[in-house]
Amino acid sequence: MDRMADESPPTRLRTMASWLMTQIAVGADRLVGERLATADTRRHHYRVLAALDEFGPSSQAEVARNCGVHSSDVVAVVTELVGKGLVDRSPDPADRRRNTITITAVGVGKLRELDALLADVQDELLASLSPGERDELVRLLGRVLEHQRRS
Amino acid sequence: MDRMADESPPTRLRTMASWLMTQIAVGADRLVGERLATADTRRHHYRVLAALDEFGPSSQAEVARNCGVHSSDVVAVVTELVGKGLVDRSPDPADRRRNTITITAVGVGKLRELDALLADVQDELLASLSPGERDELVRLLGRVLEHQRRS
DNA sequence: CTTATTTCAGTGTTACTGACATCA
DNA sequence: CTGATGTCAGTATCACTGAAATAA
Repeated sequence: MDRMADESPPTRLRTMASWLMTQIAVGADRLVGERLATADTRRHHYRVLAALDEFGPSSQAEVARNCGVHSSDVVAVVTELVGKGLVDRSPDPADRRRNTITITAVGVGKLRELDALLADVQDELLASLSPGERDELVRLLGRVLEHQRRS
Repeated sequence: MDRMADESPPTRLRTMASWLMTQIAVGADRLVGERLATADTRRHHYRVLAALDEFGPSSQAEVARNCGVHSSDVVAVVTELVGKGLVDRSPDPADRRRNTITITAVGVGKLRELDALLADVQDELLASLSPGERDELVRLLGRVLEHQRRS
């Protein structure tokens, strides 16, 4: 039994930013998914609620742009949120192609609950970093993401 | 038409480390996947080759542990790599349950090619950061991943 | 005519689960 | 018996593609 290096990926991967971020993202996604599941919610639901809370009533296409969920997936997510009474979907009288999606009071309450839940997740995720390092990490990641969006 | 904030996710997401990393990972994964595809390779192939190069001949279970690819997926990946002549699979005479996987000379050459290709990807990914910032980011991500692995 | 929106059906990748046979 | 290994079949999630209907 050579059982060496159980937790040591190859050196070239350990210093490769894309690999580090993918690995962390996998773990973070799992953690986020588990926590949201305890509140009977999935990632997409949170994103849509957050976009509606911040940008106000929007068409589904706007929701898609505002939260990064693919527009063909917004359909099903909104349908589910409507079923839970967290958002309203009503036809836009000014443009009959569109639906206007609005977050309900219940939806806002749910969003606050999820905010708290996800704040805990961030704390766990970044537990090994000092507050200053966390800010620095978020700052650097923000720059990387911004650059990525422009490419 | 409210078409505001086309590229501006909700504030709470913009400063949430888990969201930032997920978003970047999605883009990085796509870029890595595209580049590897130009060399007729997928992520898993690279990971397995890198693990074999660094840790030497290994059983499939060891490969799985060393590169983070699920052991039930290693089977197919190794089969494909064998088909391309990049690795050898031979039964371990000392333990007849096991196969010993060894990277071939051709496999090492392919790995060098992929290393160069992925180095380019990292440069593009982190183009907006200075060398010092890149090191800092990798350092912080390494700490986060290490903590995640211990949880 | 072209473009935007909504909707649906389906795809490809990744990570994973469960089951099973083999063997130490 | 137990535990590790290799194998296979199948699942869940996500981002996405393509196409169609409707309407600006």
